[in-house]
Amino acid sequence: MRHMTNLRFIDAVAREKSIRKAAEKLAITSTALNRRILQVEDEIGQPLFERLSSGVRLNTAGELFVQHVRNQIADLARVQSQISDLTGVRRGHVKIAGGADVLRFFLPELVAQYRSQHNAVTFEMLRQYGDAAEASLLSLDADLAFVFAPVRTADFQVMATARQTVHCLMSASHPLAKKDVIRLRDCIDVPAILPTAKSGVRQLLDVGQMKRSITMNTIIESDSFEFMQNYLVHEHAISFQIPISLEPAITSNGAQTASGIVARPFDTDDVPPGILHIGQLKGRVLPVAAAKFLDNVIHLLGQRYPDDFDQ
Amino acid sequence: MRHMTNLRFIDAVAREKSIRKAAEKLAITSTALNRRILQVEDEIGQPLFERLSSGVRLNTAGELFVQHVRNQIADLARVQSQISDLTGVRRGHVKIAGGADVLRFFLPELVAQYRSQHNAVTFEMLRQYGDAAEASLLSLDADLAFVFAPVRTADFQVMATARQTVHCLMSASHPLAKKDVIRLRDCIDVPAILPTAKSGVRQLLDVGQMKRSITMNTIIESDSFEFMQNYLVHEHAISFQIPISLEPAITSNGAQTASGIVARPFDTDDVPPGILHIGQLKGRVLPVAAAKFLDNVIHLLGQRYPDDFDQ
DNA sequence: TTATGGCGATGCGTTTTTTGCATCACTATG
DNA sequence: CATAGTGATGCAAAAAACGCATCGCCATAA
Repeated sequence: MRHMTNLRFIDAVAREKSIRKAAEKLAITSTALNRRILQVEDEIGQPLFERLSSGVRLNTAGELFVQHVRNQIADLARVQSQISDLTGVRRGHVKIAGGADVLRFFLPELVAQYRSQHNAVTFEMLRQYGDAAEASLLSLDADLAFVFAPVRTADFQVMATARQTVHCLMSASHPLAKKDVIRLRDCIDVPAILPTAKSGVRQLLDVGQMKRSITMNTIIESDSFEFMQNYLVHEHAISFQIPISLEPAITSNGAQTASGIVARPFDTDDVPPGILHIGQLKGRVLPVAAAKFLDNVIHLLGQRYPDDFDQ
Repeated sequence: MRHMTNLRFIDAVAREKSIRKAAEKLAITSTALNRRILQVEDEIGQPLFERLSSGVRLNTAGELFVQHVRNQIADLARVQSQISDLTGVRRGHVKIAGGADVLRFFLPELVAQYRSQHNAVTFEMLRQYGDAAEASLLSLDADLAFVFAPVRTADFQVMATARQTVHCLMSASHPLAKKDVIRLRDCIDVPAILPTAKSGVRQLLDVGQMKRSITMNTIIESDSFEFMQNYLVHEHAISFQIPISLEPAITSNGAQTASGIVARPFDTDDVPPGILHIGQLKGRVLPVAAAKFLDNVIHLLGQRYPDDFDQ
């Protein structure tokens, strides 16, 4: 859309904090870009950027204007998606921010299923946690966000939540695998692999340990789910995860995956369940594709976790 | 703002329903305008207008797009007003839709008071009732609307209400002027001048007449407040009005205006009070000037009608 | 039926705007 | 004090927008 050029340029400069760098990304010369910026500033009647020796930075007016620009860009995308939806062909681009937990199995399955029905819709998956994901909603870099733990900003509109019981992962031959529900005291002295401190699961585990005055035998800390899970094949240790970031089969008792790893839920009195929040920017009208995708997410969650799901 | 040109052009064509007429208003040739329209349609990927032999008309996609365009235009105005507000000088343009009742004394006073503080702010007053005023909010032709009677659309966000007791107007020498409160039965056989049926006051009077099974002696119907009020000087008749459309002095008992007309309230058991709704488009962030003006309106209403005011 | 007037679309030459190159002025950094 | 980075600017070339004349179409009137 031609009339958006100046706006997209300003957005780019604001992101790159440099006219020359932005110009390179936009595949134009810095002088053309510079003059467009100057022109817009002239039209506004005052500068939007501070000129530093190392580049440019938004001033207060610029912050206001850039937020407006991003709204415009996002709203145009929405309108375009609505218009193309009129012809029956659903087009669009859905931008999703979420942690590694949801990106692992849950979202790949959902996106694939959605794309099998609407292959003109493209996706963009951002691996971001909590605050960062909410910030992406605000800057309109993301249409939907999946965040664990409490929602911080008032601009986050929760569209659905899913309660996720922390599960204990182990080799099928591990003694704890015989139990249906794991108590925290069962884990004393068992070699444990814990997620990093910023992870939602870890925070829940820490709450449990505090409550029960139990300290687990932490042998490894990691932020890689793959590492944690694959390590269990080699040593009789335990690791922790929430159902949504596990292969669906692994949580069902008796069933077993190719890797020989099983999952057993914690007693929720010991380790409180985590709440996955699925939301969008408050008050925003999503593009058709994003809105319909959200419907699918909600539908699948309701189907898969009927008891722990809330809309 | 240069980048808005195409959008403003499309808005103009949509309003004029003719490229040639719009071109004339925009002071360009029809061919230039035509080509810009074609270009935008090409960018969108499908036509926005149906071509008729008598001009053009928006199709469904066009309706969506034009709404987007108007949002863009309005949002740019808001951002510009916020930016210029940063420098301390409040600029802007406030568009208000309201009935003749509020346009008569209430809004002139308020606007004048506001402009005495911020003389860079300009105003646009649209004389529109109910539905029309709400439609103006939706098409962004108005920032604020003052409507009597029930609010119809879900897009109308009520920011304040004021309960308005219907008053009876008469010459100071009229027998009814001695009473503090008028009952409907007092009006039997008194020559009455009623507002037209679409007026909010008339509807309230009709409710009262139904309730009490009283029919007033209607000698004149009019939609002109001036006529109704001025007629009372010549004949001992009564007319009806709400306080907001009266000179402030006229409602106070004992006081008297130059014209010798006084107002006495109806008993609210006979004639129910009307509710004046002051609102904006739901979810919209108003330009600074409009928002501040609304603050003033609310402040003055709270001051003048402390008991009948709601925020 | 034909004539007419109003509509949007289009080819083409002219005017306006935008772009890219070369270069300047400035400022941190080493 | 040299250097490498930044944004700003003069000028000529390229691109886009514009206005004029004109086409084809359709509804309405004669």
